[in-house]
Amino acid sequence: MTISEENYIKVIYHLSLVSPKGVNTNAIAGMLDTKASSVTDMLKKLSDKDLVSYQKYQGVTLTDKGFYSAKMIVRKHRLWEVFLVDKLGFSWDEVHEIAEELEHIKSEKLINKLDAFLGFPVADPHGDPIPDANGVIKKIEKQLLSEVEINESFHCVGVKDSSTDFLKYLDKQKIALGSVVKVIDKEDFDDTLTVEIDGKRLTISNKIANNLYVQ
Amino acid sequence: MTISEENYIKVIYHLSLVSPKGVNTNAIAGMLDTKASSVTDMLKKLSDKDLVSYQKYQGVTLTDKGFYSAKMIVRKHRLWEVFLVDKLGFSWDEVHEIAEELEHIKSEKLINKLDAFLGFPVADPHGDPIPDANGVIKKIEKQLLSEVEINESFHCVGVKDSSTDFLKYLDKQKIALGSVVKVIDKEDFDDTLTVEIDGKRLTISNKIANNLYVQ
DNA sequence: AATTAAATTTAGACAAAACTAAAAATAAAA
DNA sequence: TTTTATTTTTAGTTTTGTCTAAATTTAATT
Repeated sequence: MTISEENYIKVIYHLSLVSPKGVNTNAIAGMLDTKASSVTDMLKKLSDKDLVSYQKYQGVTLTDKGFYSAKMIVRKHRLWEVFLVDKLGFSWDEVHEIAEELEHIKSEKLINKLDAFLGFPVADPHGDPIPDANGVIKKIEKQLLSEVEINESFHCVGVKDSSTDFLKYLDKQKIALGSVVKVIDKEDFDDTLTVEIDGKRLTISNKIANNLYVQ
Repeated sequence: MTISEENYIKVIYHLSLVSPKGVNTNAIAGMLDTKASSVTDMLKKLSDKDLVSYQKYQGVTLTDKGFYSAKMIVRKHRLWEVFLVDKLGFSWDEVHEIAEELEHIKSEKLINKLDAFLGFPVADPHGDPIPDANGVIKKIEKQLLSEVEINESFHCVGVKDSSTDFLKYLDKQKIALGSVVKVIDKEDFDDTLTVEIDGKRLTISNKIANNLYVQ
């Protein structure tokens, strides 16, 4: 697989988690910052290679082979992110771009040795699960902070949005994965939350709570 | 720079250490397993980018800019090799191929953090020097085992040939970087050496001695 | 059901990096 | 110094992945 093919497969994978019946050409084009016509061309190629099943105008889904390939790319991406944060000291908002390059390094032996070196982590620095060497993903139980009952305590386990802006906001508020959050109150009018994080009181908008996973 | 451009620059760098007056088109083609005509095309492009100075039929040399770029690529290659051997437990004959891919990862911050993580090594697993963040290469004093006086002791510090065959031979004989070699005798007829390595007697051909650096 | 709008595909073109085959320049040999 | 051999370059194609513009199909609206 070329780097370009891998990027298409990965994007189709992520989109198909949201729309499992079939991924639209335009959606793929949007994610890859390219044109719909380019996507059509590539879908034909991926179909010839039996990585996707594709019928004109009907959207596209991954074949078993494509699904497995996608999970291996995601595995590499997330393992490298763990490496960058845990071993090299990058912050969680810096690692995505670099992992986008590292995920295309080919050696399977490399990635399995890296996995062992990192202690077989189950989640990346944003709380997203890491497929194991067979492509099995251990489901992480989690709820959005916006949807939990009040007067209960949780651990932060992941972010839904991993944009720099959101991650930097969390840094500023000293909210990290593992932080303990107790939901004190919820405003009826706009769902603003009053929470206690590691013992400190904080007011949190619904938009924030809607992008933070807890357990 | 594209990956292809980086590969050309790297090869020109290595060849220009041997022929500093100018590197031949055919030599480059041989190293990159490509055709002379492809090399000519690329040399024009690299010349336009001021990475090489090139005049038709006269061979090519690196500009200052090209020389610096080459050293940064070599730096990345060798640091990744150290990572693979020291941290992931690869053997020294397995790392070249993987490092050929890793050397093209772009982030400068990444490579400097990796350098620090590895403890600022000065040589890669084959004893080749690692350029520092400014491109400065600390010269490693070394001689070929084939050229030293007899009845003296040395440390193995590097290999000239890093082919799998040679490295596996050294592994089999339990010769590693750091091993202590005492030259006992040299056969006049074919320059075969009798040596003592870490206390053990061994007979070594001139071809072997000619590819092992000691200090 | 007909029309309009949106999404998707086709057709044709382009840039990068490679190739083949032929031409030109340089180096080596008679 | 010619002639021959080698090296290098040019000219013209090919492949991959992209693009624009036009055509087609599907979806939405009147």
